[in-house]
Amino acid sequence: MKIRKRLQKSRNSIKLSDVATLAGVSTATVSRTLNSPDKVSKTIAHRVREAINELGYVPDAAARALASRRSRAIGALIPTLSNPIFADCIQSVERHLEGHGYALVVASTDYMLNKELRQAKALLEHGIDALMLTGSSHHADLYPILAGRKIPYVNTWAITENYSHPYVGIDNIDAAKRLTDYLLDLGHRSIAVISGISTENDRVRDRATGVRQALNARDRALQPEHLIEREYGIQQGRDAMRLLLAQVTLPSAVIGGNDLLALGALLECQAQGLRVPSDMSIAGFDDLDLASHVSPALTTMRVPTSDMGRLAADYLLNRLSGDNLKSEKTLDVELIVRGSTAPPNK
Amino acid sequence: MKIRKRLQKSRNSIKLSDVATLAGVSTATVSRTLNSPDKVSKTIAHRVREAINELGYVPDAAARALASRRSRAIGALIPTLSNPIFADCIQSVERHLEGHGYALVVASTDYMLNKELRQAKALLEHGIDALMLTGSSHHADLYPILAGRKIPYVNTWAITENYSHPYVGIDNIDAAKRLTDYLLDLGHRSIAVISGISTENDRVRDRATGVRQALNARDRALQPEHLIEREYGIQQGRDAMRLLLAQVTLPSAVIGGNDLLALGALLECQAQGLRVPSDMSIAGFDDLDLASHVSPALTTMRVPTSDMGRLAADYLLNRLSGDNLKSEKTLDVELIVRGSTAPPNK
DNA sequence: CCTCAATATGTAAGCGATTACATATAATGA
DNA sequence: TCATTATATGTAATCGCTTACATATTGAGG
Repeated sequence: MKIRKRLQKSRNSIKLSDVATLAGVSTATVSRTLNSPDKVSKTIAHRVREAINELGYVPDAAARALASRRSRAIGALIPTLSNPIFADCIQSVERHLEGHGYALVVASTDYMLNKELRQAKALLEHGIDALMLTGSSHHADLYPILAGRKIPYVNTWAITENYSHPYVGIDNIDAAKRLTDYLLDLGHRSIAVISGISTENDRVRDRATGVRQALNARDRALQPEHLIEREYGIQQGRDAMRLLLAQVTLPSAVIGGNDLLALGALLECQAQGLRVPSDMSIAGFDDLDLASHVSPALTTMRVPTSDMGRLAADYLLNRLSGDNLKSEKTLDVELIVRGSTAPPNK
Repeated sequence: MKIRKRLQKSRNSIKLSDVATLAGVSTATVSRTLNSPDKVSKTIAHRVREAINELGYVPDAAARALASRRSRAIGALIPTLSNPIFADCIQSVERHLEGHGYALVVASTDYMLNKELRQAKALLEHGIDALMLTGSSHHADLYPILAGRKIPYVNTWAITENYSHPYVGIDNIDAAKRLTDYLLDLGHRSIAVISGISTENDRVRDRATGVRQALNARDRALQPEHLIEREYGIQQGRDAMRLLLAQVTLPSAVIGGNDLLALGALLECQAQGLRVPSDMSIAGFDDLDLASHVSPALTTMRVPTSDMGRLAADYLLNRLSGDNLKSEKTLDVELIVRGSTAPPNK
C-alpha cells in the first residue's frame, strides 16, 4: 500500500471536512454556515461554529477561490506610492476594503502605460476580482483584457471622455482652468506652468490644457518657454523655477503641477530674493498637508484624495455584489486661497 | 441528460488542458514548461508555448495555489501608508517582489497591535506565502499563528531583542542616542522631545529610551514636562512646540520623533519669533525629502527606508525559495547635520 | 389526515492546476 | 550488442472548498 506524501503544510492543517465531522454535519452545511448563514438553522449553525473554534479552523483561500471563482482580493494600479496623494488614496481604499473582507493588492506603474499593462496582467494572474486604475488613458490592450475576463474596474483621478468607462475622479482640465482664472482675475497676465511629466500621463496633460484654455479664453497664450516639465519633487520644482527666472520675460505667476513642484518654486524664489507673493505668485495642486504650513502658505487646488479612494472602492464592491450600475463620479476640487498668491506688482 | 451550469466566467475561459490538447501533449507537460522548463525538451516546450500564445492562455491563480500550496503573494503590515516613510518602504518592497513574480498585499494597522493581529489573520486567510511586519513587538498571538502555519516573516524598522526573530531594521535606541549626543556635544543641556505616540509603538519608545540613555550618561535627565507625545504631523509638531514654549524652563534643543513633528516645531518657533538655530536647535528623524528644503534645513537622522524594504523583501523571497537562513540586519542610520542645529545661546 | 410548498441538510461533482509515480525513449559504457 | 542510467512524457490522484441537485423534514391549508 502506497501513501502519497504531500507537502507538509497540508497535513496537520484542519480542513472544512474536519469541522463537518466534529459537528456531525456535511461539508455543505459547514460551507453554508460560513457563506450564507441564513440558509442554516440556528442550532446547527451554532454547533458548527463551536467546532470551528474548537479546531481553530481557517478556510483555505485558494480552495475557496477555485471553487467559488472569487478571490476576495482587489487590485490597485497606481503610478507610485512615493507620491503622497496616491499613498493617501490607497490607504483609504485599503481601509474600506478591509471592512468588507477584501484584500488589497497594489502594483505600481511608474507612470508608464507599458508597465501598467504588464502589472495589470500580473494582477489578473494573481487572481483579483476587480481593479482600480489611475487615470483614464491606458494601453490599448488593457480594456479588452479586462472585458475578456469580465473584471470590474474603475478609473480614478480623471474623468473619462464620453463617459465611456466608469470613473471616480476629478476634472483636471476644469480645475486647472479655475486656478488659472483665479490668477487672471487677480490681474496676472503672464503665467508659467511647472508641470509634471506629460508623457503617458493624462492628468498632467489635462491640467496643462486647462491652463491653456483659461488663457486662450482671455486672448492670452501659454508661452512655450513658460511650460516646464519635471518629475514631481521639491528639488525639481526649484530647478524649474531657476530656469524660469533665468528667462528674458518673467511670468508674474507660476502654477505648479502639484504642491511639491509649487513648493520648490516658492523656495527657489525666496532663495533668489524674490518675494512671494508680491514679486511672484505661486499656486499648487493637491493641497498636501505641507501646503498650509509653509510660509507663505500655498494657494492650491484641494483634491479629495481619500474620498476618491473610498468611492472607487465602494463602486467596485458594489459591482462585485451584483449592482451593475455605471459610475461617473466627478468629485469637487476646491480652490484654497492662501498667502502665496496676490495681484501682480505693477 | 443534464448539464451542470457553472458560473459564466469559467466557460469560454481557456484552461491548461486546452493548451495540452492543442499542443498534443499531456497536462503535466504543459505545467512543466511553465514551472520547470528545464525538464522539458526544447521542441515540445516550443510547441507548448505556441499553443499558449495561440489560445491566449492565462493560468488560474487559485487552482495553481491550491495545487502547489503557494499563492505567490506576500503580505505587508504597516501602520499606515499616510506616513511617507512607510509608503516609500512599501514602494520599494513592491518593486522587488514584482520582479520575482510575487504580488504584494498590503494592510494597515493604524499603530494598533490588535488591529495588526486582525489584519495578519485576514492576510493569512487570503493566502499569503510570507509576511512583512513593522516593529518588533506584536500581539502575543501573532508569532504562534505564523509559526503554526510555517509562514516566513520578518520584522522591519526595529531590531529584535535577543535576535529572537528575523529582522531588517534600525537600532532606534542607538540612533536617538547618537542624535542626542550630537546635541549634547554642541553644548545643549536641556533637551526636549516631541515624540510620536508611544502606545503600542516600540520604535517610538526606543527613540525616547535612546534620548534618555544619552542624557543619563552625562548625568542629565529627560524632564517629564519636556517629553510630549503627538501623532505624526506638522500641525501636531506645532502644537507640541507651543506647549513647550509656554513652560517655565525652556529647552535649548528639541528632538522631533520624526521630521514632520520637527518641522512643525521649527515652524512654530519661527512663528513665535524664536530664531532657529540660534535661539532653539531642532532635529528630526527620517530625513524626508522636505527636511533638506525647509529653511533652516533640518538636522535629522537619515533612515534607509528603501533599503529596508528591498532587504526585507529579499529575505522573504530567499526564505520562500528554500534558504533557511536567519536575518539579523541592522541598517545604518546616518546623522545629517544641517542648519537647524547649533550650539546654544549663552 | 393528506397534499404541497417551503426549508434544511446531504451527496458528490466539479473548480484548474500540480506532481508522485509509472512508462517510454535516448544515451552511455563495457 | 545489451544492460544500465538519464531524460522526457504521460497518467491520474489530489489540493480544500462551493454548489447544483436530490432528499428529508416541517408546516400550512383544506
